[in-house]
Amino acid sequence: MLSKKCKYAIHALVYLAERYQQGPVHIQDIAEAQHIPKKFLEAILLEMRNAKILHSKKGKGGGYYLYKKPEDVNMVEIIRLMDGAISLLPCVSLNYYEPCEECRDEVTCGIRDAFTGVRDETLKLLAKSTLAHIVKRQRELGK
Amino acid sequence: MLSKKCKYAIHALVYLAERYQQGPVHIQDIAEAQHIPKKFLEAILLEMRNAKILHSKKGKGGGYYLYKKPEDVNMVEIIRLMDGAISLLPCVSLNYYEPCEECRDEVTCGIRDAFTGVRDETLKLLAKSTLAHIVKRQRELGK
DNA sequence: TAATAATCTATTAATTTGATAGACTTTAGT
DNA sequence: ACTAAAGTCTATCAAATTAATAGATTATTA
Repeated sequence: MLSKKCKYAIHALVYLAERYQQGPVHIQDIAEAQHIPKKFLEAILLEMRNAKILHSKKGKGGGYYLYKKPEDVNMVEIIRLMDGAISLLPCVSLNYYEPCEECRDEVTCGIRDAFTGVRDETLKLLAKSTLAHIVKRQRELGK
Repeated sequence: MLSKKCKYAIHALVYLAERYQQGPVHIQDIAEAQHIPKKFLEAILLEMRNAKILHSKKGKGGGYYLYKKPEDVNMVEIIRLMDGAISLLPCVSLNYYEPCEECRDEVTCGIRDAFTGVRDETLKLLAKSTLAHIVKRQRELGK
């Protein structure tokens, strides 16, 4: 399951993607519209800013806006940033690999197979899911 | 990521599957072989016993053993039992469905799509991964 | 009936997640 | 220059979940 933090991040990004190239948006506005605790959202947005997904402008008339293009931000990137590994087991993770304490021998471990497959399929599907797709889909559905 | 509890469960089950139809195995043996805290393992095994995956025998010469056939126990069942939902979002979960607090309208939510796909693929792959498969694979790999 | 091994109830420790408070910095407009 | 607006930084705290432990109880077999 994704953490609340991650879900907040996705919702905030979709909100910003809907307003792409329309100038900075206040944290306050995003927080209210998406029902996210403002202070918590601050930390989340800051993290995405440090990851170069967002940019911000301080002072009056400031706020946050998408730095990357909506078609270049996908779910894999966001989930990794917020929650860490996509894989279900650390020993099959590409970005957060850790050897399993339990398994003496990774090579002869019969468990990893299925989870490697799951990882690959998940990555494939989530990588295709970009902010552009999500916004497009919501517009089609007449939001 | 799977919890430690779930990983312990999988390892214990594989251990029992390797000894299918060879009589009861002591908790102690499993705990030592798989490096699982015994008391913690007790709770895990009990839960799987209540779910009719395992049976147990009390008293001298007692222990735990697989009740279901190794080919009938797959990763989906175990993960759901130990950790709950397979899905990444509660609103796309088949067995642990909950409406998203954030989403006002599920029908027009553009986010769910990708996660529904991930859920389906994950279920498909994990359902194919049975104890029988895992044991077979480990034997092939010469464990 | 004694030893063995699972079961049950309760508690505790550790970690992670979610949320908040307040001082500080930058910027725009007057 | 001053002031209000809005993001930034540091620190902490609360809640929830996960992991682990302790001890008494029950059932079984030899």
